[in-house]
Amino acid sequence: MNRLSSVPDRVSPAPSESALPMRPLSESLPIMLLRAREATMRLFRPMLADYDLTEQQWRVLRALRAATEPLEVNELAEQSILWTPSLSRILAKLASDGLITRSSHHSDQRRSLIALSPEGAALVATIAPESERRYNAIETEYGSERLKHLLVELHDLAQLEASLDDDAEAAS
Amino acid sequence: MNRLSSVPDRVSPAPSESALPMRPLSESLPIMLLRAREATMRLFRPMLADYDLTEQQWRVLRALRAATEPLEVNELAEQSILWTPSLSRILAKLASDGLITRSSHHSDQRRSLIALSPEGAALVATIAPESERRYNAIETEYGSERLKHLLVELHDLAQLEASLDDDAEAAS
DNA sequence: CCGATTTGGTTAACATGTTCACGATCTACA
DNA sequence: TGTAGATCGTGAACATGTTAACCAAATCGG
Repeated sequence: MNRLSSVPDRVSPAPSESALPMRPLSESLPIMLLRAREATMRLFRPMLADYDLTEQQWRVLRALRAATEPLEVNELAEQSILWTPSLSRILAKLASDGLITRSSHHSDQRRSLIALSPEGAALVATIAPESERRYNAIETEYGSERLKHLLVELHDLAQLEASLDDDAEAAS
Repeated sequence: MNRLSSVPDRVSPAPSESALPMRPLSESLPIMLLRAREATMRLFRPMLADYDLTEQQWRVLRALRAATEPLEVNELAEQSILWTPSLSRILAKLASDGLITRSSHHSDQRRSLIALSPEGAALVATIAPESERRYNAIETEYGSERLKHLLVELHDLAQLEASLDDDAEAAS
């Protein structure tokens, strides 16, 4: 169970000076993902603030716009990367702001279907061009091909963990 | 309150084939960064829950462990990727839990210096090996060289935006 | 030496992250 | 066909994200 003593870490050249194995923050994937995301979001936040939208509200609106049909709350949560309790609150706000509409499923009374209202669609249409403009600035600066490759890597990373986390739980 | 009687399909106007320019979510860098991060964090969350730590508290403890000297709140915020108001609350909690200690700067009474307490250091030492074990699982599954390359790309991305966001503000 | 400005850190207020639990369905199946 | 169990969405509770306001201490300009 406990084989932590005297394990010479061959991977990275030792943290500070101590013997404890601990990856420096700059080599931690979750941390670097967060740092990179924080850096990119700095570009979009001022734009969203102009329209009184949060990042998350904007993700929801974009997911709804990309859909060809009204989405169930579950699907919407998956696509906008939100926990359903968070989404629940966000939908309440967006509905009271008149940006979305809710309808109910024909055969299942538990489900509700979410769609953009005309106002919501108009708002997305207004913001989209500016969003793309800022995105293109990143693309230009970072490199188009490089960015494309990075997206593929991130996609794979997101897929890969689904199997791993079962393993981890089983191993504990 | 009331239910929509008959719901025509075209509540939301613009399907994905429309002329509006809008990148699909799977090609959005901030979103894919978030998705990838979410996937990796799924592996660590159960571990942190076992020790009653949040992601953020863990980042703070790790940053303090990596430091050779007590850190100012500003520095600590930068390294643990937290806004100072969030960090302020977190430090209050960590202090009341006895995991950190605060001292004050000699020449500047505004600054306070943060360090791990012996209990905090012991906790980090306990968790670190398990954390590394889980990290290695990712490394193995995803590929060591591939991961190394990804970290470099993320590092560059995080650097690059610092100049861009000034441009964006100037352009607005 | 003093007032204006800047800086370090906290508080406030609102929105979201995250886990747990609940209530209302819906489904399986004995 | 009734009921245990699964599913969908939401409410509650606490921690953090995020912006703005604020206080106190430090620095700048005159």
